[in-house]
Amino acid sequence: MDKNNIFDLQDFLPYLLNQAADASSLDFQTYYKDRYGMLRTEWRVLFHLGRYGKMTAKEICERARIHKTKVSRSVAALEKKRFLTRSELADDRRHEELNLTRAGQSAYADLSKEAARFDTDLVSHISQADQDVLRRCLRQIAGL
Amino acid sequence: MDKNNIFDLQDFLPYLLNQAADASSLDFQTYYKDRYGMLRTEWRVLFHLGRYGKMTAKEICERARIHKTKVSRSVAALEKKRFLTRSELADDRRHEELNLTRAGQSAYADLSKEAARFDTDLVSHISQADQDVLRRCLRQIAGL
DNA sequence: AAATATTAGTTGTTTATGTAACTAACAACG
DNA sequence: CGTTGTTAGTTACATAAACAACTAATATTT
Repeated sequence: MDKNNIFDLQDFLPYLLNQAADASSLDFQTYYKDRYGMLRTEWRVLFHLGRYGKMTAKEICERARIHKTKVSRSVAALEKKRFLTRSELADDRRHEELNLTRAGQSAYADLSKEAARFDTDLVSHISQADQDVLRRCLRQIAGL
Repeated sequence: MDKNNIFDLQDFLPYLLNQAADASSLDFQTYYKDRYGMLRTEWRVLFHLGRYGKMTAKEICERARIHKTKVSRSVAALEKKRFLTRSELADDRRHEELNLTRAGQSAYADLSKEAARFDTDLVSHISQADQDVLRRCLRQIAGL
């Protein structure tokens, strides 16, 4: 917002954030889509299971802040790709524990390696100090 | 990415950016949706016309980096709401100049005021220095 | 000028998302 | 117990987005 009180779109944080999010996601999105036929939510679910170990759909919803219908569909898709298996818990048959298969683990390993590479590229023109500020601000705004 | 080379999702910039973008857009989205029945692209198109004056759909596509089909449908929706009018240019009848109506200008004025308010709230817990770094980094990543 | 290529914008079709309604399993309360 | 409430997850329907194919106008080529 400049001195004359004219608000500029490029100063509007949600706009900037969305543009940056879109731009930063593009290449990686292409990677997991072309290579594994995965959608964004599927990649996130896979990531959570690979990184944090077996868990239920509910836990993924909470940790990743994804709506349960999206998780449900992603789990179904990942199961169809044979990247994970489900097993009902004996003590409460409403829950089902999700586990990555060998293939799922291998996809996770590949994708997280790629993700790290993309991440490095993204910030390669930004000083370490600025990166720290950036991530801190983003976490604050995201409420993480 | 920690010392053991285990990549964490919360360090992945595209993830952080998307989470922050979603979180930051939510309230404002509700505002223009409830108040004017507008979608995100419609708000952006309206904003461009209000802020930068009359232009063609093509110019909006380029400035806002929105695909022409989305712009086309948004323009149609805004026209239906009587927020803008179109007029073919005499020298090239493929172009049509888009102009906000009185009602469109008034919606723009209200929305940009609200946007400024939301923006202020968003960064209220972030120091001015950090805000500067944040916006600069975001522009860099967005390629703006 | 006729044929071809570009450009601005629209429409149609497929795919993904959001919301609400649903099922099945369990919990709590009378 | 049995009614009511809650929870995990799925399904159905409505809405929005992505992509390709299209129309109409102009530019370019021969």
